[in-house]
Amino acid sequence: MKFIFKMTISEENYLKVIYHLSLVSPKGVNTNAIAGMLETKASSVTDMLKKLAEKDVVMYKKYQGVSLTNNGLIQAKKIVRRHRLWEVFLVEKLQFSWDEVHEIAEELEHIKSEKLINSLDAFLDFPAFDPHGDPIPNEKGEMKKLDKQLLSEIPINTSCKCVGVKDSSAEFLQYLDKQKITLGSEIKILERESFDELIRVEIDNKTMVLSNKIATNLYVQ
Amino acid sequence: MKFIFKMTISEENYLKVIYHLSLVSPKGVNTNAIAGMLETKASSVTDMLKKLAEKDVVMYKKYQGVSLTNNGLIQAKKIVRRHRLWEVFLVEKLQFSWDEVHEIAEELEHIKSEKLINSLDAFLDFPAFDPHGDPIPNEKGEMKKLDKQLLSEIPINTSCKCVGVKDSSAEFLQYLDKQKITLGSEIKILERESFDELIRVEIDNKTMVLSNKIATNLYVQ
DNA sequence: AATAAAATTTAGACAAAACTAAAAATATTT
DNA sequence: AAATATTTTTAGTTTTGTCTAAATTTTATT
Repeated sequence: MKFIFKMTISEENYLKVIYHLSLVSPKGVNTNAIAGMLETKASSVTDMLKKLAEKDVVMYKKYQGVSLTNNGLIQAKKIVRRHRLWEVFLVEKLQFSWDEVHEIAEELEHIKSEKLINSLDAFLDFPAFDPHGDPIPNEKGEMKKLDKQLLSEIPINTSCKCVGVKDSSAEFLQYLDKQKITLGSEIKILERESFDELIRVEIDNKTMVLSNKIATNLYVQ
Repeated sequence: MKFIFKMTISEENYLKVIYHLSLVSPKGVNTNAIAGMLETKASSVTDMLKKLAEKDVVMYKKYQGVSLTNNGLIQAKKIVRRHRLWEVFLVEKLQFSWDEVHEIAEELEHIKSEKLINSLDAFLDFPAFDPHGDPIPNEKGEMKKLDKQLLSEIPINTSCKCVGVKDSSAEFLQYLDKQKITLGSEIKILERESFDELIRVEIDNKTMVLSNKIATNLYVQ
């Protein structure tokens, strides 16, 4: 039996950020990286890491970076689950656009009733992905993994389907909206210009030109 | 143009409690009453009242109690609106029972996006009352007022309809559930026993006996 | 009206979570 | 390997919201 301490909002935010950073650097997350994500100072991060280590949600060795314990991983996934389910709710039920949901979900994700979140999950019909194509952990913490690739890695003359975004900032999402690119859009690479890295594509039967910046932030399958 | 300061969760909780207490004692709310509702100490309340006065949401004179400014009233009503709309959501959409929603709504009420709350309002079809029969302020802060009475004030042989509860504690609500009394139940007073204050009633065509404690906490019309 | 009781406020302290500035450890260059 | 740069931690403050205990004001009682 594991002791599950009650987490403050601040602690949950750290846990979530450590979780996201762990996916990129699984051998240990840097203090500075965490500070960057949370827009706080490294010294504040150090303080919090000690506290989280006390609570047994992270493994922390001075100067050696930090990683989640099993306990911490479970809790982090719950936060991610809540965040993404609320995003689905906002888009599907309240007609928000995909660029508006992140900030609000950042608040909603800290409401901790298990019954609330499982009922919401059922109400939404157990979605496997959020509005940006990111997987939603189920009640047990399991999530579907798409073997998606970046659009920039797709060879010429191949067709693929947009399944997610890497950058989910409002600016990027709004830009995609303007270009009429959404999850599910069919994309065919027509031509790749090695000089300036622009690519000519056909999206939902309309040809257009995309920058490398777009192509390296769109996941396709 | 009024300065609207951003409220912390704690400040919002004070504001909400002062609002509820003002409805009962409009000439000024006591420090101790606030402390009681918030399960905190009177000295903490004094500290907070000073801060709220600074922010121009309450009128506070030492030793004289406190009342909401117009500005404070607007903000308090927004919190109440959010609380009650979320309660409707939980009951109508997520199948919660009316005794389970209060605690969760206490958390949800602090999520401040105007767009969120107005979209939720529309999604729920602009409900005028929450699951306990309490009125929900609309976007402008207006609310419908039922001229309800307590069941204990209804004369013999009169028929009325249950429209709300005064006590909305889980225990009371669960007791009502057990007695199959809900909002909308038709109640006819058959007999009133002055000795022990029990009343015999017919509720939805079933006769039963209710205690005074029930009768003084049920609103009817 | 004086005294007792109750309510309220002040003063001083604490914990959480942040900060700044300085010190220490690690990593990178030369 | 020494010197330098970068990263991380420590030490000491600050702010918010709470607390206890003492002092003060108001209200109630004799």
